[in-house]
Amino acid sequence: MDPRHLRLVLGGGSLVSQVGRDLRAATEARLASFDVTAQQAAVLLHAARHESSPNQLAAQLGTDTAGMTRLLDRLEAKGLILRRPRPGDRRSVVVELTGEGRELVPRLVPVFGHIAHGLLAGFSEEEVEQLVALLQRMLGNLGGLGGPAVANQ
Amino acid sequence: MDPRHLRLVLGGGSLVSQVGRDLRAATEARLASFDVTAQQAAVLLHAARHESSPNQLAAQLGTDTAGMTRLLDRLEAKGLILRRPRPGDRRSVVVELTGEGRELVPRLVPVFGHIAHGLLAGFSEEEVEQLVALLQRMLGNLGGLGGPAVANQ
DNA sequence: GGCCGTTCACTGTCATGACAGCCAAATTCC
DNA sequence: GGAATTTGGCTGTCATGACAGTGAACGGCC
Repeated sequence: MDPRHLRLVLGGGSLVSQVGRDLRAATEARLASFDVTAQQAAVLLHAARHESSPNQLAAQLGTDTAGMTRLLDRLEAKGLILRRPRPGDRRSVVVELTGEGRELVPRLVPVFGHIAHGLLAGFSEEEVEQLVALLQRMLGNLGGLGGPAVANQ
Repeated sequence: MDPRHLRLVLGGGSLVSQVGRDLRAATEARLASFDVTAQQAAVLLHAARHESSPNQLAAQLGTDTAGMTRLLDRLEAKGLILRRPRPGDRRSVVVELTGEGRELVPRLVPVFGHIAHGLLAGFSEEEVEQLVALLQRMLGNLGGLGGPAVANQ
């Protein structure tokens, strides 16, 4: 096995995971003064744009509804969001920003812009496109890898 | 802000994080029958190649010594590794594979090979090189982003 | 010889993610 | 109409990561 390929998959030390972790760390450093984490900020941005259910937010954020429940718990404890019953479906809730939450959003947006700018410093438009395309192809490849897990031996 | 760039940085839903998570999930699915996680398997592979300290392993795996302490705790509980005192430095320990651990390693290696192969299915050598180069450039860019966090307002 | 800053592994705490399992409400199907 | 299935959010549990703080041990430096 080509060691360059191994570097791409070896657990949490893999190149992709590393970039993901450092990206999160850089974002949190910038968000620290607002007392929200990167995930929490992302939820606020999504929820501010569309009235959303925990289900939809979880899909957008790449987690499951269980994780979203606790994330929303923390945001609710901070007074940034609240859960309203959804008219027409008593199982579901609507995530709504409080006044404080709505005030915070416009201050979070430029942070993500800044991070994106810094992350892609020195990248041409073409390179960004290549990168996104390569990442999406890997994502597609991974779709078919999780399930079977047969013929291991 | 270009929405394509935002997709790259928006919290845990970012493209990079998503690939990292799915990669880990696919690896764990393949490793499930061995009763180790992706991180644990990666530690075993590293420790099998070089006699290592928790410190060195943490650096390789992209975590800190605190996380490594618990990871090693779990591997030790499974009987796959043990901690020996390091001759010449009573603060430090040497991570050593048990017989069971050493038997497991050769069965783990092909799993990572399989995952790497699946992840990069349809990628040319050139594309892999591009990908690695782009990821490393992002990693370099992130290095200068975390610290200051000034001029936020 | 001994003080002092550094290093090392470890513990405590918090935020994510993943999975399984639960209960209630909605939907399907007969 | 009513049973069976599905859906939606929630709780319990485990594995990571990140950070701060601790105590023992090392090393340099006076």
